[in-house]
Amino acid sequence: MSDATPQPKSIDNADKSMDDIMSLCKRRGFIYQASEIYGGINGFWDYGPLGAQLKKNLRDAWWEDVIMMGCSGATGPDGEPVEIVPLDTCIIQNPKVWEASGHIGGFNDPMVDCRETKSRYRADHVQVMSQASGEGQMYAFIGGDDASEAAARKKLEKYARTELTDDQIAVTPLVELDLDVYGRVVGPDAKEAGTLTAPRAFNLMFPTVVGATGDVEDDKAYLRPETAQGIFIHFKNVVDTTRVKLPFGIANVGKSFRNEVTPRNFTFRSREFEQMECEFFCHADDAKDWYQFWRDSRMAWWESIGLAGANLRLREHDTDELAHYAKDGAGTADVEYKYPFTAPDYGELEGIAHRADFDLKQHQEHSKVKLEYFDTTRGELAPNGQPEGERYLPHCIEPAAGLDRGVLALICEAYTPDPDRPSKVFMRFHPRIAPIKAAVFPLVAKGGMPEVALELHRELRQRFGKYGLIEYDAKQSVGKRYARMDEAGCPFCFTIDGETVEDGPNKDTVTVRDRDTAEQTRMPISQVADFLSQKLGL
RNA sequence: GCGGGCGUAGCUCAAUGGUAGAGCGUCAGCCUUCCAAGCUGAAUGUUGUCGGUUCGAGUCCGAUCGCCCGCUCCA
Repeated sequence: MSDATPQPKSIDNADKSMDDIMSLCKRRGFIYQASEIYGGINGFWDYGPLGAQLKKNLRDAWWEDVIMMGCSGATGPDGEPVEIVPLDTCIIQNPKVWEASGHIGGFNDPMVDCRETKSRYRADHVQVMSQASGEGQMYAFIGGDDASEAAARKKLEKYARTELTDDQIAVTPLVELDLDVYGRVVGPDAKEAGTLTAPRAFNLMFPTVVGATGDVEDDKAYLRPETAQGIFIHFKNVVDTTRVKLPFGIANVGKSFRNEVTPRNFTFRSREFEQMECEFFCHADDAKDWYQFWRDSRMAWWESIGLAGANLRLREHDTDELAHYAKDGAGTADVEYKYPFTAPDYGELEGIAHRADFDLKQHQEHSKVKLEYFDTTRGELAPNGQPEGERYLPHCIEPAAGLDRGVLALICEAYTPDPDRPSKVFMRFHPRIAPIKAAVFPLVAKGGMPEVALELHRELRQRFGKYGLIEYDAKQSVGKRYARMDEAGCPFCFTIDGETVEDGPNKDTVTVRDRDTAEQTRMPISQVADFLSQKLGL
């Protein structure tokens, strides 16, 4: 990682226009609307040349740091290096996987709409108050909301024309009422009865059909809504075949799909998106320490690639917003970014969840396959001095990052308006993730300069081309070329000028122009590659 | 899914119901020795799509698709 490039101060994203950012993304080929020439398709976005490379750089950085370097070479809370192994699992799995994980059964929350007030409620949150007899009008309210409940009681008493004791009142969950009673129910915020719709289920999983016969019911399968389950169901395989020992992690990068109720906010809530997930397994006694470790490590990692300052924060979930799998865990935290469209609020970038043994337990029950780990380092000491060992289901800490959300955050963070420069805006990508690593220009397209520039371009491309684009540009004026590179976020431009090719004190030197400061310095052409290597952190 | 706003060239936007335009960008040429300089020229549009009203629709009406905002939701 480069420590040579000073990280300029982060600009508050509340001052950036998302429309302008989206416009630049299109103009410079970062992000296009999917299927654009056919009118687009709601919730899908494609990456243009610069976006594709930017996304790859972020994915590679995660893969290298989290997996290959074991959390950037950190020492875990156990004092040992962190061990992570990669995995690459299918988007389509046996549908039973999603029954076990809970994605098919309990998590498509049914919703009810109120035709009168246009409000929408989670059906399982709505309670219905009636007279104990169950006769007459009934009044819905939001369970747990005292004001809403008091209002319902007041309305019911007015309807009954008398004060009612608790015994004279019945409260029933809406979902347990017969549909033919709905006509007598007054919505929580409504005046008339019968305005609530029947509860409607939202299944967020994409159904698909496996097999050429296309039998929708018999051969129904799903595109995965998260990569995590592919990891859990291979936990035993990885333990049995790779000599890993607890604690260790398994990581998977790949596409996931969710039929979001409302795709919104550019690529933030896409229906097809890419996740970078790690399931880190450890003994239950150590889970809390590992949870803290991953929380802090992941926050530091995002800072290391250019997200920093007030636009980034780490937030612990309140207990009442914990997901189904995290109820028994030590907690859930989100790394959140202040996107321009959420500002002054923040939106999720990565979640770090203590899932306890929820998933392994579920898969063990549903598959009838023992997924326990035999830990030879634990248990009572046997007479021979060796631990007897302990058999248990490991607990799991899950740092799960959204790759597309990461790209979006990097773009928003990099976007830097600057009225003083010709481009009026530049993209201040961290050199490590910048899609264009360097550009080489002849100051003017004559006098032997293009030849020297092309030679330098060849050299740099050969050495750095695998990390990103190395551009050559001789068109128009050098000012335009600098401006173009500013908008694309290229950190360094090398220019061959008259002094490079003429005899004199500066023969064989070039100027390097720094994107962030627009300052130029002169260096021998022979040192350019090493300079770039150091700046890119290679 | 509901409500509101919007949809014209790559981008930003004009065009009273009457011939679809400008700026910027892009490309070509000239010029140019360090920040979108200048000159000349060029390409790019079924005005998101479909239908209707009209002698005539970018403009009015309807539907549809997409984007933005609010509500709602978010494993």
